[in-house]
Amino acid sequence: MKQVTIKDVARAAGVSYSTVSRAMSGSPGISEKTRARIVQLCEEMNYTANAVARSMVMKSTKLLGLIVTDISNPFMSELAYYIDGQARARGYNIVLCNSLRSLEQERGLFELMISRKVDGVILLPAESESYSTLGALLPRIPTVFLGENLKDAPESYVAVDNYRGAYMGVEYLYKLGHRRILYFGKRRGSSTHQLRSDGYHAACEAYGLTPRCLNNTFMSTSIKYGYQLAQQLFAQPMDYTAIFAATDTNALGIIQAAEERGIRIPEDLSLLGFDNIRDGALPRIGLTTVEQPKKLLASMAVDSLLDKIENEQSGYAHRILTPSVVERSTCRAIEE
Amino acid sequence: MKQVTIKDVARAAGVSYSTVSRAMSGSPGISEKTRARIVQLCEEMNYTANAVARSMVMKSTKLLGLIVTDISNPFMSELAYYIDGQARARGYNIVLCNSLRSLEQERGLFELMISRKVDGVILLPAESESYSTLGALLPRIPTVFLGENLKDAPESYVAVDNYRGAYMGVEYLYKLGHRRILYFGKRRGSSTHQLRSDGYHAACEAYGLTPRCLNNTFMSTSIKYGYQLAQQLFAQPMDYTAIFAATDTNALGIIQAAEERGIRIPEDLSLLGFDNIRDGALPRIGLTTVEQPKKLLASMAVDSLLDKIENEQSGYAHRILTPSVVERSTCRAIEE
DNA sequence: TCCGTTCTCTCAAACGTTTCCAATACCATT
DNA sequence: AATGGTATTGGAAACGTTTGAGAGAACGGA
Repeated sequence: MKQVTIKDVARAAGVSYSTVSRAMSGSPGISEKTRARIVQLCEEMNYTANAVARSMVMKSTKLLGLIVTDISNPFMSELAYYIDGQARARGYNIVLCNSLRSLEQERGLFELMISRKVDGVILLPAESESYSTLGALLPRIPTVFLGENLKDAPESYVAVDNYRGAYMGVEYLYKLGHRRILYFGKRRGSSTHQLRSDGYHAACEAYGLTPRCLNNTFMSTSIKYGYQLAQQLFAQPMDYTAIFAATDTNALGIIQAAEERGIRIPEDLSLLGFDNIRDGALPRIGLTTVEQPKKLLASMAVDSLLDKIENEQSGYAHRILTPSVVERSTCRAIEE
Repeated sequence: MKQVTIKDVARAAGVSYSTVSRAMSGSPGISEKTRARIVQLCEEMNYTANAVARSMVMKSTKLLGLIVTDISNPFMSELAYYIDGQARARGYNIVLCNSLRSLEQERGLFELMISRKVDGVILLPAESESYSTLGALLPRIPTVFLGENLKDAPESYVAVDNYRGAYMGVEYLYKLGHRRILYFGKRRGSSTHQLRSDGYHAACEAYGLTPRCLNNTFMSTSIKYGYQLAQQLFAQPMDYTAIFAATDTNALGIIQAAEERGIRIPEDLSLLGFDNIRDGALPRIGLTTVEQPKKLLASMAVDSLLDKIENEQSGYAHRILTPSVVERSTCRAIEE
């Protein structure tokens, strides 16, 4: 495991180490003959430049921090997949961390990233509060928030238009004939969920529907939570024809509870999700949902961040993408 | 974004920078009084040591490379989740890459890791050939293979006993009364799949069953592939009562094809998977499967790697865990 | 008062690159 | 043969930290 350094190569080639450096990096001012000779020699000696030393002098690690709440969540792992692809295409690598949805952890990880001198960080925030928790740390490293709408905050973020997505969802159900639509699972402390809920209410108003909302203080986006909440819900008479779930994972929990109660989807109840996680496309599930364009989201986040880094802009940009409804088999047309 | 260095702090504190270093790192040979004063000052000045510079002199980055074929695959993202947890508990971070199941990419990434000077790498290999492709690179950095059985190869790996898992799977089905069990989806070029297939054959022999195997050259572990292959399969008469799928993702594809054909699972056909990916536990799916203990797998991989790194052992270790069957609802008892 | 000891702190080297600037070699032109 | 110009190479500083060796101060005992 002994490290072969540029000096070893220089000595073997009988040149100075600046020459070797030039040969490897493809900079001009070196004859083709020596370059070829040195490159050849490097291969023989198994020399690869030490990226740490390079980072030191270049003041750039070519590393991007990626802080997610939970990489095993399908929405995030899919995002991570695309982020890695885009980052690598542009010469960067990803250092990945899970914040476990804890603001404290998140802050710690953010500091860690600063001290590791990654060139920038992409953050899938634990909560909308993340923005304020991180406060003073933010100016110390280029950052883009991903997924969460930060409204007018002076920080870059890339997110889907959650308000509009929810609006479109209601619209979609309305056109199928639904007039009594229950919104399921508004989560506190998340601007994403606030906006979705707002969009739902706005659409209801626009279409003359009376909104009905299943709020809850300690909402979580897990399948389990959706299941538990749905159990309670189904214990009461069903005075709605469709449920609009705040997230796909919640919707999955609803499916399970419905299954157990003998409520058939979509025959007895239409169900619409939000996110379009991959699991929703699974056989036997076929969840109709509002899609977040994950590949686009990911590559815009990377591009946005690299812009900031490479052009040393200190400004910020808000990029908001338009969602769309993807139809599968959990919603059906009805006549009331 | 201007970097605060140790010199700035030293100047402000009126001490040399070695003193600051010692104060921060908690080394002895410094009075409590000055230490407290300096630590305080560091906070005020927002000083955090530059990890790159530290890596340079310490000859350790406290970074672990994690090369997976596809982080969006639920099996791998779950593994990654646990790996990050364990690594961070021991003071390391993860740099994540997707090899896209290409040996060439994988090799490139491995070289990248070497040049990045990560302290070690955990590799979920693209193929069992990975071991030989990487060949000369392997001695240059501590590595542990995860998931794939490398038999007697002189390299560390952590994997489940795939042979035994498959054997147990057959045993399980046998005890439910199944006598005609089809093995679905043996993949070439993967020792994991070879072993599973071997285990299946051995168990058939032991229980006096005639093995029936759906081999195929260009097998992929995706849902889509399982679906396509199952479509072909179901076009022919069904002369088996259970399918043992090589992976859960394949099983998911089978479910979809069965659904479309009107084949009910488990009433008409029992289905057993392998891996216990999280999706299998979803409502309406409830896949019975052979479980790989992912959390354990992950933490053993990390521990094994760190052992190697921190004790500078050049040896290798093979750790093989025992799988178990997790029962859900895709298999049922029959009488033939 | 002086010396030895202990405690605290400073100095400087080292880690492996990149790059600016200076120096040399080479070539063609006069 | 001398000169000028250009193409190539070498030297050295710089990046920010850790750490071993050594310097200086404080202190107690003789």
